[in-house]
Amino acid sequence: MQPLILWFRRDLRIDDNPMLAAAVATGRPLIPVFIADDSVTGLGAAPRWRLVQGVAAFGETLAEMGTRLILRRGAALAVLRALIAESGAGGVWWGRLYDPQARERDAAIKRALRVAGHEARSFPGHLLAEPWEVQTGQGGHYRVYTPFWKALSAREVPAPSAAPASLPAPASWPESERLESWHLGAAMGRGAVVVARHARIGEAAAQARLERFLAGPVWEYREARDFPASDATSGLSENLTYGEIGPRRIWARVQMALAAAPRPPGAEHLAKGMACRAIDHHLIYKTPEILTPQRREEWDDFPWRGDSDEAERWRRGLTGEPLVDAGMRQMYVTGTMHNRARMVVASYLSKHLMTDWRVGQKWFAECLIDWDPAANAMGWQWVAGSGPDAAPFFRIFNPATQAAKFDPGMAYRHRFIAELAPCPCRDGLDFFEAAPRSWRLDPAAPYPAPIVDLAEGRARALAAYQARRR
DNA sequence: TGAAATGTTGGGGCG
DNA sequence: ACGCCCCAACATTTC
Repeated sequence: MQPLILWFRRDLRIDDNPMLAAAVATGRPLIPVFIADDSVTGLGAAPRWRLVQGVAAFGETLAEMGTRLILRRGAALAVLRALIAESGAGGVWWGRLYDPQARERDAAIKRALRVAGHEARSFPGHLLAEPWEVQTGQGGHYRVYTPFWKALSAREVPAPSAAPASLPAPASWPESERLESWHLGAAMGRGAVVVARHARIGEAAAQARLERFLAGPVWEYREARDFPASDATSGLSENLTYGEIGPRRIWARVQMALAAAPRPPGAEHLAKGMACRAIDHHLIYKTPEILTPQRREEWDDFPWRGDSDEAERWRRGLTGEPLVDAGMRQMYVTGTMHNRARMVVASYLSKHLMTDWRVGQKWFAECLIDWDPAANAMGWQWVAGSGPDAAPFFRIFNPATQAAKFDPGMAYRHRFIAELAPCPCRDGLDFFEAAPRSWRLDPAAPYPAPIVDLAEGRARALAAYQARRR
């Protein structure tokens, strides 16, 4: 029997992996592969570093099962052709991705392999449902969350497959490169050590995280999830990004929780969060132009600002607006940011600083270890007011009001802004540890005054919005 | 998943 | 007892 190449990308797991389950069922020898192509080397510093950690963990998991993860660097098609030639494999299987770049690459690879007489198959598994499976009554796709949620919950989400106990190995293994030789984490600089303390890497860690959430935080998730100082969120976005846990496994586990008595009130909200992730990916699939500037024709005459000194202050957590700076520093120190803070910092950049959301998106792509093009494009456009299902432009978050409402005890601000804390904690000081020396930060320096007056910034944004409408 | 301005209501102090 | 004013609390409108 000819071996089969399993090309792993964003599905670094053995549980709930439809491609892997189907491959094991064939009984053919399997050659698991990870390829560092442009889509990997082109990632921002933090997500690239995090992906490498995930690949290393997945390689260990496979090694424990008595098999291997073959590592190669180069253009994906060329690498796959070389592997087929070296191993005599009959074809390549992979799990689907839905952003335009990945689709274009994968479609070309599928064509090229098939023309050459090789098998090329793609599988679901990254989403709760495929984009073409959830349709409106008219046969179109949903643009707005609420009707999508109704349609999705009415569907039967496929049951997750169990992790295979072992993988049939080929008679001989192709050569593998060494992960360390790629140096893909180098750009993280001093931040790597700091962020590493917060990351939860690999499939086992992801499952432990889900169980921890369902054992405790899910009971107060509904009330506490809006408070960035509380530890009430699942933290699973990081693992979902790299496929270290499958959405169908989470869905099944949530259904179990919902069927239990007493029923944890937060379980449905976790399910809603999963649906949110699904519609983001579906929209990117159905309308990839959302990701391109042309989408915003109607905003072309809006006086968006490009990059600026103020935007740089925003990136460095030095706007003088404590909740904004706390969010930006949390991202730099932990690689993630609480969702409430994401909305506040995004609103501040695009409204108070009137800056094009792509400036912010670019920095998020650099810093977030749960960086995901679909979720971030939708999130930024929701805040900026463009895109489908967007918040109206005049919905402007006031960072001070938001802080009073959602961080009343100042615990979040004190945790991440050492200058403001009565007794600076490690996370707050770590920001100074992780930041580049070229920023010349000093924890002993006084906390900066606000770079814009909140009332003035709001008025300026509203005035520009009014002018545009005329 | 907003905030601020404006409108309405009702209780209490006071002459 | 009554009208008046003030103001907080809540509701509605507007951006």
